[in-house]
Amino acid sequence: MAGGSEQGLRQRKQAATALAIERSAVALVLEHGLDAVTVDMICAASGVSQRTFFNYYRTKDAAILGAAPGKLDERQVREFLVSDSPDMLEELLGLLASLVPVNADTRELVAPRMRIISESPALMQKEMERLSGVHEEVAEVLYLRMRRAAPADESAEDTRRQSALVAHLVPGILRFSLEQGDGAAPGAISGLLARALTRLVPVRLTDRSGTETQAPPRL
Amino acid sequence: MAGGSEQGLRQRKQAATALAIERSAVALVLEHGLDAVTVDMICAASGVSQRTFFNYYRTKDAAILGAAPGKLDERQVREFLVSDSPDMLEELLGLLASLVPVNADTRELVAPRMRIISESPALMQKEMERLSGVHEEVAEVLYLRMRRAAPADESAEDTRRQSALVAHLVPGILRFSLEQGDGAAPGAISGLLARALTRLVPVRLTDRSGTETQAPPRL
DNA sequence: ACTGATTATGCAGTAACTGCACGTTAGCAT
DNA sequence: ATGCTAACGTGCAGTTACTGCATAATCAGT
Repeated sequence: MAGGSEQGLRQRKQAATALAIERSAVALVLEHGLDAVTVDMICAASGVSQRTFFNYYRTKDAAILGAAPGKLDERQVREFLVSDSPDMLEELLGLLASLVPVNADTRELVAPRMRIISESPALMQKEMERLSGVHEEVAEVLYLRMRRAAPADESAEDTRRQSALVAHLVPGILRFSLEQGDGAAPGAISGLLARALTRLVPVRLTDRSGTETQAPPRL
Repeated sequence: MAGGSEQGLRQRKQAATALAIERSAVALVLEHGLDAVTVDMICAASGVSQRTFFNYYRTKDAAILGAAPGKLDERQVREFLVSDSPDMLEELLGLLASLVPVNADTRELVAPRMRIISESPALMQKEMERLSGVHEEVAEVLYLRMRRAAPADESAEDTRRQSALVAHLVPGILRFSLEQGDGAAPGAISGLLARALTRLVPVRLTDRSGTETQAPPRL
């Protein structure tokens, strides 16, 4: 298996079919809009039967959005875990960027897809849902990293809760950066978040050894 | 009684039908699970035709989830805007709690619904989507409040971005609190978030009482 | 009671998606 | 090359969510 096309006719044909389907799907949606495109249209345009379409993709949306995000990149995860950068969030977002599976064939589809997604609330929702597929993994990685840097008096359970909460925030952050048009400076988000949060919650940073007392929820 | 039944037969019948549909939907899903319940089953159980079902609810999910969240409560919004509480987040969450429309008839359905939602990822997603319907309103309210308390050197544009970002975080926070089982202390979330965020992003804090700067977690 | 406007319903149709059976083809051993 | 086998593509029938339209039932004001 030296090159790429040394994988047997079968696999090459499958790749070609998948690519044809995705290309047709993206092109058709770009032209007619999500709701006006039916699975039958995509099938006709890509030359496969409807049944085959559903053998390749479980839903119409899946074909439009392309291959589902897989696992986090192991190497990047390891880097993340040992990093000491104060800006954990930015590193986390970098980690998540590796989620969108891109290869030579599908590269051309990335940009149109982002246009489609950001213009269709329904698809945006679906994409967030897909991204949430790594929720558990993100939570776990966050936990490990936060645990390592945790104050001595912080219980593992509390660290667990914190990482879970942050993991829940991730889709929102991604969505925000998507909607802002990601032309914005990549590091800008963590700064923005820092500023916002210091005013949103009573950040009482006495020091790490003192137990953080919850500010009284007095009006 | 001058209460509710003085609205004419027509409206009373409609309310009864809607209630019957929602009750049947919730009961059936509780018994058989979301996927095993068809619209036809709900119709049979509530004694309406399928067409009528779809006259009342646009989708099957809508019937299960009940009336869609409306606008934020005006009075509470006004209170929120003038409040000086340091825990803005907690107040915000309180504001959002007013979103789920509850009246005497539907009160019994709230608890079962929460069980259903937290056990079904698909429905959880839909509920978040519904909650996101107030996204713009939340962003605007947040903006006004944050603008009021903004540092002198902060541009309106920056405040705008901050509030938008926080508004994007809201669904995640709600979801987190839902999944944790809301038995947890209601005020706990902002504390948790504060602790998590100080370690997630480089927070440079000039505390209001003193000048305490949080050193980023150097390991 | 009569009339006009709502509302409920039946029916036909569309579209996403699934299970099954059957034919075709790639991959491999002889 | 040839033939076998397992994987794959496809057609078809069926289910389910949902919509438009025409019609019948029903309420509200006169």
